Amino acid sequence: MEKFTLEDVAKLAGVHRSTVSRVINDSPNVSPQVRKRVQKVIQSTGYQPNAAARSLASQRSYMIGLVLPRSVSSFFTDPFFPHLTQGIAFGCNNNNLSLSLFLAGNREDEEKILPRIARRGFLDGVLIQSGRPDEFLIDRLTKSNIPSVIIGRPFLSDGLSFIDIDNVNAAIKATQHLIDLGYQRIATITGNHDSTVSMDRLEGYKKALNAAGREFNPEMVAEGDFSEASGYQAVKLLLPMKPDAIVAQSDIMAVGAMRWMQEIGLSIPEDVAIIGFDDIPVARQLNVQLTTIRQPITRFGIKAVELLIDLIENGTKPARRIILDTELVIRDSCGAKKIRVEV
Amino acid sequence: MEKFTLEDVAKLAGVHRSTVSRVINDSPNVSPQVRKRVQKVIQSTGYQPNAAARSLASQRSYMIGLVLPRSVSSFFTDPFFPHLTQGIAFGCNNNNLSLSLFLAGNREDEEKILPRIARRGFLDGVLIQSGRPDEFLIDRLTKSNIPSVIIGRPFLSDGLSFIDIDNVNAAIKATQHLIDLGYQRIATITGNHDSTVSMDRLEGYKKALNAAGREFNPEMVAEGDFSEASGYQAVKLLLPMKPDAIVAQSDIMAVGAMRWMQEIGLSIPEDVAIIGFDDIPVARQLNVQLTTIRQPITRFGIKAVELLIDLIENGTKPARRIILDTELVIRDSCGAKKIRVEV
DNA sequence: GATGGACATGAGAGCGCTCTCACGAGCATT
DNA sequence: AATGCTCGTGAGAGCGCTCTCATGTCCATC
Repeated sequence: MEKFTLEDVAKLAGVHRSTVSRVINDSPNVSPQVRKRVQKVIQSTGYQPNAAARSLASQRSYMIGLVLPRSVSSFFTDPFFPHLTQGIAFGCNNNNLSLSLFLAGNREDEEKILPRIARRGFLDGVLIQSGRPDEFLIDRLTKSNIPSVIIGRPFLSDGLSFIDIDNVNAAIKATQHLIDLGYQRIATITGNHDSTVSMDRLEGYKKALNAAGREFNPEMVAEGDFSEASGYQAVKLLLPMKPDAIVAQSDIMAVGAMRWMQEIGLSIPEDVAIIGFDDIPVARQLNVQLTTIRQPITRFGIKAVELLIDLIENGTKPARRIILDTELVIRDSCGAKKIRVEV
Repeated sequence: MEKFTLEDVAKLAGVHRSTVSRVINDSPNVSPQVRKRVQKVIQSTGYQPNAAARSLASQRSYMIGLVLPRSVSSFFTDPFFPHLTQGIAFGCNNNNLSLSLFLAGNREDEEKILPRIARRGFLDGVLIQSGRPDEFLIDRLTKSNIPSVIIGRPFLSDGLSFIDIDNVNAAIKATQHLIDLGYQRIATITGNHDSTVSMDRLEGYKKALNAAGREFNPEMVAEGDFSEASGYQAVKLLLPMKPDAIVAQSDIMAVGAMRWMQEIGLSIPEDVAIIGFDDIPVARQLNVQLTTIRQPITRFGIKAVELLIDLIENGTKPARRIILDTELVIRDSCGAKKIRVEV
């Protein structure tokens, strides 16, 4: 079994190496009988082509990279990222690609990782998580001409291909939902203020308020960092402003906020309503189930992979962009169901 | 810049390709002057060897795989796994290895993934997450002779190299801590009953009880699945048994349990004490900070990579095992500090 | 029967490295 | 002076594939 090559398969099937290669790569122009005979040999021997040799000869590695720059520390505090990673893994499985993971803890890591990522013959393309200014890795990788898809709108997006959800609209939907239900003092808990996700969601929040003829009040905004703990802290700062509803920019921050409010005896949604973003599983498992803006996380991952494949096969120009839509999921944390019953 | 090869570097440095190769691979027998000259050219051109060609010629890919079989669904519900993944990524960065990630959602995925993992010339070795019976991937991969390290004691461990923490001892420590503090009715929330982690921790719990001359009562055990939601549910089943302390087999289940107990107005640790496992960041961010058994998660990942490298370089026989120690971290959820003050 | 095209297969030149071997220079040993 | 080292370098044979090109066969067409 050791060192079983194309040549060996060819010998067993009584054909030339080239023909076996054609069978493996599904190229036409192989007679049905021969194809069958070769496939039989491959089957019975369990032959697998050597990945390195194939890469070298075809100039394709059939592997893509997933790069998490140092700025994506929420990989560990927000379940969103593991889910996204899963979606990406699915996308790879579907397309017979392998996935290589690069995690950078700090700038030093990034410098160290960079040459490995950019090494020729290693990756066909990369997916880069993003959304903060000063993205060293995005800058370098896109300049190195390796096909790249940025996950999440990058800070400077000119010429870059990226995929994102429609955050502005999503936040409008969320805020509008609270406005429609009659809430008057709507506060918001954001993620890191310098991330594009947070900026876009804050913008949507403002837009919805304006559209309803309300004024935006900066004191109704508290900054978190997409962790549960930060939601827990942020809401403490917000409560003195007497909000009757809160737009939390992620489910996990909403969970943190709810934890604090319940600890001090506030009822949700009677005292304060709250809406989240993501629709991660925990949203459904709370004692007061969370109303939220569902992101198609798995589809997001799959689409990202497909976009990257497109760039690899058809060139990276012009830059392409995919914006996915979101969906309002009404549960119990905003009181919509009760109102409907009462009316 | 396109297609810049060893040969080109050699030409620029006025030496033969072989010499450049020697410089790159740090082999001795290169005169200092020549080495310097070559390094200069490499520096100024930014030359990076082609990964595929190197793999093909050297029969080493400098890449390892991290395999999460379908049984590891807690990748998404327990922050432990993202942290472990980070540790592994660090280990790889330290050793100039690349990491390839394989996530299987179900048996079908596993079948599909298997040939890609086992493909010759692709991976130097694999890390396989484990701990449940019927591990199709562990079975196949270890049989395929690719160097493998199982992460977490596998169900059938004969002949396999693995790394784990000392779960039995960890659970003894946790339970003993509660016993020492005078708690009488100590219950436990386990993970999935067929996982080795849970089995080992349950065994430690029993051992500690026995050592203290107490009887083990199966009704004081509730099964979870390492998710926050399962802790929340499990504690409901446990409360009718009137426990005064709980050993939760993971921090995140402890968090769930605490959430329920606080919702119904129980005080921690006055009414019920609770201890967790892992020491993930959230343990420190709770209103009642969680006493827990700290696992060296990052070191765990790094050690796993080092063990795998050992197997790759020095052969897989005999099987090697690494058992890491844990540490009791005393915070507020068991009342230890208060008692000390009162005395 | 001569011509041409479609299709199936074989031949063999790479892909860009590593690694063993050969070679020659320089030095110490007899 | 002959011999044997060590050491630095060049030569070139692979590693196991893919892919273009050449070749041969079969059949339709005039």
